[in-house]
Amino acid sequence: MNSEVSDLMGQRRQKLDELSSVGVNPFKSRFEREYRLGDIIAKYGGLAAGDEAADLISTAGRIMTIRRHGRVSFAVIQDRSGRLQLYLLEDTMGTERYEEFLSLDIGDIVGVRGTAVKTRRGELSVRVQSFELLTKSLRPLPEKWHGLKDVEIRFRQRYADLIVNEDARQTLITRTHIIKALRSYLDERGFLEVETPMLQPIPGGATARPFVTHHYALDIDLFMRVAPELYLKRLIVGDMERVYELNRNFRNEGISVRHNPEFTMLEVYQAYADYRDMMDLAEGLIKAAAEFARGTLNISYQGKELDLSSDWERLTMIESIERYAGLGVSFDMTLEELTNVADDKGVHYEKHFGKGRVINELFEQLVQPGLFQPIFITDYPVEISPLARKREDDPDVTERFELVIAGLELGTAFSELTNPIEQRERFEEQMKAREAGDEEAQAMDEDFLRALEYGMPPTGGLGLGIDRLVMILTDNYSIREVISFPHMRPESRL
RNA sequence: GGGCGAUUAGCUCAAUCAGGCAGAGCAGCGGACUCUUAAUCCGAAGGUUACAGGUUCGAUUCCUGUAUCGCCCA
Repeated sequence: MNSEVSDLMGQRRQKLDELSSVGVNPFKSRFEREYRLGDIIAKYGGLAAGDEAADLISTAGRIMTIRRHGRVSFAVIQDRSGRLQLYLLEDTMGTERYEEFLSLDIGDIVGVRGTAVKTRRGELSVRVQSFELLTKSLRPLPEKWHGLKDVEIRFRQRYADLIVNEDARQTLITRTHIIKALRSYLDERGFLEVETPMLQPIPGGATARPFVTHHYALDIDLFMRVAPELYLKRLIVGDMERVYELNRNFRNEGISVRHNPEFTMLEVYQAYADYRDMMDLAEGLIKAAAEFARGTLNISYQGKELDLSSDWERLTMIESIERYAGLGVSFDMTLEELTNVADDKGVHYEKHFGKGRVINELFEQLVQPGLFQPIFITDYPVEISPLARKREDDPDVTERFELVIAGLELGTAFSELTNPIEQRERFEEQMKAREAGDEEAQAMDEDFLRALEYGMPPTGGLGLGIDRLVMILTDNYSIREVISFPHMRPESRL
């Protein structure tokens, strides 16, 4: 900590000491707040300029600005509901109390009592009769006009970001609205919200590298879940019929504008449904969230108009490659023919990839980034879908889709594979892939197979990435903006 | 993991191209001001130029390394 911060903080510490020395507690336990600032604006906003309401009201907030004009002053305080001006008159407050208020600092939290007035200039205010310092702020806030822009400080000190950047606060508020809308939509349709293990002995349900931790009493390694899928399907076997879980997954991968090591996922499972039902469900969920959180289905994302209102397009992966990349590929081609196409287009793939994964890479690298309006990409290769049911008329692909909006992979869903014998074969293929060098291939899960052997009803399953959905609905480019405390390297000194 | 860029006062930014006393606004401090709202006016203050080295008479500026952050790629 350098001397200047200490100097600014030192001045505040000195004020704190002075208050303490005269018996004032600068960190109060409670204040009877009758009105939030937004309530005052709603109730008294209609006052005519120069008018004053008769009733004495109380409110509270954080001081954002103070403007002194001799024996009359103005301050602005904020709470979650908004900002409001305080009108401070020496004649009203008495000289001593007036000067006390003006010795407060920006960032201090005060409770005030007074009357609602509209100034001659038409600004709704509270004419303060009395006030209490509720919390002394010891650290200077970022600048009032330019705010806090340094992204590193914004995310390391998110509290400061949230105080001064209205947009940051609004994004997190909208996030809670979106999540609330999703829950309501599912609850209304008979889905039960459930919780399944985050610490798993076998990490399954997605192809991703897990975090490893250790349980000392049992002396076993446990894995932070990469997905709840296999446990939720066990609940479907247990005749729970309609379940969802809206919670965190953990993947030990890089950090980027689209990836955070822990992220929030909604997974939904519905018995007696298939992937087509999941398309309707995904579309309904997202439309409901947009309607609730934004009030419209026509929004702007990164400067482009996104229309969520129409019926969303559905296209197979092979068709999408033909339409958007102009390439005619199929599973009838040999692996060599497919890799030649990939080489020709500069698409990266790994040596151990089979036909399905090469086709998937063609899609992900050549097609997906250009898809802006909502679209369901169907018929995913079996090779990358070890938990999904094969199409009966085309065993190379599965009854699966991925939902792409604004070029972002927002979710996936499939008709769940319920045949335990075939599921075992799929796991065995995964284990072969692992031996061939694919570190992300999924592990055999004998207990999950045992569950399937009891019999799972035909089931549709859906997963939606909530952080990315919030990004789209709040027009944010980076996933960090929609996460309250995104991961960063630890600070070297503090 | 690789490439490119950034780091200067509490905050937002200049000065770096071409090496020559490190500046402003806001915030803070002192003063004036009874309807301001990025209030205004006067005054004084505030710096390990991320860190560690190197080149140089002289480095915020050039070079090397490190740290953190950002963007792109894998």
